[in-house]
Amino acid sequence: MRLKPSAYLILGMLRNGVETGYEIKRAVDLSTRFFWAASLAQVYPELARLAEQGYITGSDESRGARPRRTYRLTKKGETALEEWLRSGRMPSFEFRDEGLLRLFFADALPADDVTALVRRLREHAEAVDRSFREEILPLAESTSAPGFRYPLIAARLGADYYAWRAAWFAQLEDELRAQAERAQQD
Amino acid sequence: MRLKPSAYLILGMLRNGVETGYEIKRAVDLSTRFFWAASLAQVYPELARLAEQGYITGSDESRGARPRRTYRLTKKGETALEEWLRSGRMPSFEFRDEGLLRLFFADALPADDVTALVRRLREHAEAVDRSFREEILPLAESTSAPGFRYPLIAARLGADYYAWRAAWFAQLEDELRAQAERAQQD
DNA sequence: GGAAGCATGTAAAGTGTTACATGATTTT
DNA sequence: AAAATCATGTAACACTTTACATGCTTCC
Repeated sequence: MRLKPSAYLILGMLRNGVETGYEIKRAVDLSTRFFWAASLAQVYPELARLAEQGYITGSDESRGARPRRTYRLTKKGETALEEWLRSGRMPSFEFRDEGLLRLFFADALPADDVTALVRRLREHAEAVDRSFREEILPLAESTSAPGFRYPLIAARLGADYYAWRAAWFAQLEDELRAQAERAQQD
Repeated sequence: MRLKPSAYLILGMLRNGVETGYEIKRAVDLSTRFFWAASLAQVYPELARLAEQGYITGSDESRGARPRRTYRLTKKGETALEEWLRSGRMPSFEFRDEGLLRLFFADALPADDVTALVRRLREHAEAVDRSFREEILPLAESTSAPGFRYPLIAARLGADYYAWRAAWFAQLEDELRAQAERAQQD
């Protein structure tokens, strides 16, 4: 792989018609954030590198004192994006979930505190699920069109995941509650 | 938060009776890896830092030329671990999934290549699911005991997640196939 | 007139991975 | 005798985040 995934994220966004660094960051926050985030301090240097290496071309579109620099894919950039998408290479996968790490070590806590921990995990999953249904999915639906179907599909996967996760924790809560009641009867 | 999550991972492993850096790395690879990984080059310096700050104590248990350094939680370390577990602070959550990123940009590919991409995603989820059911879950079940129940619960969540994910991609494959057939009839 | 949003970038600090380096012990 | 596993650690590199720094434009 010539480029890192964050570089392909930028190439992909440019292919989808997003033009400036600032807009890329905004688009990421409204779409790929849940499986691939990026900060401005990543986007701007990466745009410069990609331009230097010929994957994209930039042009200055400042209006007066208001700076604005737009970018477009070159043929080389388009090819690189498609090769990456087609590549059989195992895609990288990284998951860091501090909430699950706490659950893993929850034996160190008394039962009441575990209940509270699991409740917080469920509530958080529910909140993210809501933000998907209220913000991200409607936006993805409104921008979906022939030739732009997969952003919506990815958004649905995210929404379904958080709904699934919330349900999983809710069931764990039920089991813990049932156990606590049994323990009290004894 | 005084310590970073990786430090709490180490405190938690020590609390669970794991004694050396090498063993911590092995335990992580067999249990928390799927929601929190760690490398040896992280574990050894972190053990040294935690010892320096009084969260743990180390003692040399080398036998002859074979080095071995074991660690135990101090009272301070135990308190820190429990405070972290009880803390209401929003747990960090990071997810980087190159496969989903490719799916997001799949509009750049012809239909056949998209099918292949989704198939690979499903097959990968199935492979991880299998490794859970064949290795991680049985191990978690065999080491589960009163006072050590949550590692098994976390392993179940991981296994259920990959099964869910595999099913999600399988359904997407069906939908894509159905669409392709409809398109051919026209 | 002030707040929110548009727009670009840099610097420092933190975090993590891969590769390197070494050697003993146990299993096959 | 070789291979796998136990066991510790360092150095160089890669990557990311947070904070800093600046100023215009549009909306209320």
